[in-house]
Amino acid sequence: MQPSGETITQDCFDCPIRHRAVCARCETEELNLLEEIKYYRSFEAGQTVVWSGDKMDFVGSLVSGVATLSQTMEDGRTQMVGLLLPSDFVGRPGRIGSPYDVIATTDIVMCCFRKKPFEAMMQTTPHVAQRLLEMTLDELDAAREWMLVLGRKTAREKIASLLCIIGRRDSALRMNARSRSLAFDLPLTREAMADYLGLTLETVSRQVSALKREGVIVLQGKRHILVPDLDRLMEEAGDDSDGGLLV
Amino acid sequence: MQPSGETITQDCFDCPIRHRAVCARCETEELNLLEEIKYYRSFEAGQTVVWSGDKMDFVGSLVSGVATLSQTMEDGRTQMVGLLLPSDFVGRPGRIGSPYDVIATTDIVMCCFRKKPFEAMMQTTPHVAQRLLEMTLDELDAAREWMLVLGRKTAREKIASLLCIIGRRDSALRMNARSRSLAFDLPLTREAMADYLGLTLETVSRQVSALKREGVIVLQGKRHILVPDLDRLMEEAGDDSDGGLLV
DNA sequence: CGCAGAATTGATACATCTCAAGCTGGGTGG
DNA sequence: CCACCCAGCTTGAGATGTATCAATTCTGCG
Repeated sequence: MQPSGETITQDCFDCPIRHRAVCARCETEELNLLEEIKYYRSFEAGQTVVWSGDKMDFVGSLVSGVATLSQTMEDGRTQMVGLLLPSDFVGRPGRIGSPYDVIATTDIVMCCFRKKPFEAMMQTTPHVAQRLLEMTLDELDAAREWMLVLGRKTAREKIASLLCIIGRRDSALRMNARSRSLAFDLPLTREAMADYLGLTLETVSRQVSALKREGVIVLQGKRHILVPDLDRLMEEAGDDSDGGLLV
Repeated sequence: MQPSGETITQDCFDCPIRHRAVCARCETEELNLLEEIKYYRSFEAGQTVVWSGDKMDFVGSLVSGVATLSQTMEDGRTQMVGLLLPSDFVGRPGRIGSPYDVIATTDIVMCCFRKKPFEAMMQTTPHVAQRLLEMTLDELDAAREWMLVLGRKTAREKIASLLCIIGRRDSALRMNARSRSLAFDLPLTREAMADYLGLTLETVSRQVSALKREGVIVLQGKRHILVPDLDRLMEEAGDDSDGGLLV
């Protein structure tokens, strides 16, 4: 089943992810080249953007919404291996198919580049390749942090860690000053959270309830989270308080 | 405590990792540039190459031996997040410190590049940057595979998966024809295996014993592994039989 | 209103951890 | 050359955290 993405258009110069995506370092000249090979596609919440093993004839950036990368074993066990937020890159230059399912968890818009010409640009315009390397290294760091979560943290710490990660990325995206408190919408169902954390959805539900009961978080509806004290949450996540930022 | 690496020298042209490391794509000209900024260091089994948080004034390639990247929580829980085999790259251009401990698990030799000049080369010689991007993308894929192992596999599947990974990389390195059987040395202690897999060393020991008892593997001593039937082992690992190779 | 997907809650099962005791093999010093 | 030592490993018994199975209860929406 092919996803039925709709086509829309937009100018790179007032693109909301202009300064964070793979095109972040591009000059006017290079942006013009990108404009020629790009097209937009939208997907609805729940739609599969690419199936694991399928041919992918594009790479691209997530412009808005949230998507996930996940792997499924033959017996159905699923592990999320990537959480794609606006500005994140999808696909790998030089590779034919996707080893993962890419699924929209909210309505999303993607800025796609035709693969062949994009790969050609990788050779000729260093700014694209440089930025992609930088982003890939960041993703690798995030994956390694995630591995610590999966391998060594308790269910409660896992939930707290996930809330920290989403909250941090959300406030970075909106360029909020960092304050002690924090509020954001959870873009994931309990099941998706479970797939992120290597838990069952029941365990996720129980631990979220526990954090709520103890006042670490406040729920407004099922999905809107309010964190009155971010340090408290980070303590629950088992992280060092400094956040370990080394540039 | 600074590691007391000894200095040795070698010519790039008969370097054992010449065709797989970050320098793989370099021409003679570029290799000469690299030769100027490189130096070798050796570390003994058990030595810490870099401490988490410490300044790193080099990046480099692992020439021989095995090293690990790991993260430790305040209470001592440890998760390995990288297993470094010959030709793997250590360090991140543009970053001052290491967020991970780098530890030699066997005697190792590293080919180090002074960071500043290496970063300069990244800008000027596209072949280095291209190869590094390729290697980083491969590592990201490996990390994602590993996340599935950590999040969703049983202890027995974890052990089988680890044996597959080490066996596969070992035979790739020695360019063996792929046969049904396989033999290799485990470069990791039971504890290191536990840190890799998010288990305790006791559980590792029990599962290794179980696989041995059932004839999936044959142990010669504690560390030498013989896999009579690789397909059988991959079945135990819960992987698809094809190995999921998508280039 | 009433349905369906999402989430919560409860009771029980089970895999892995924890704590504890012993084993093994290679190196060392007497 | 042997006895000892010790890190690495194995094995056992019991504790515990999370999964599993099974009901309800929310919540948004046609």
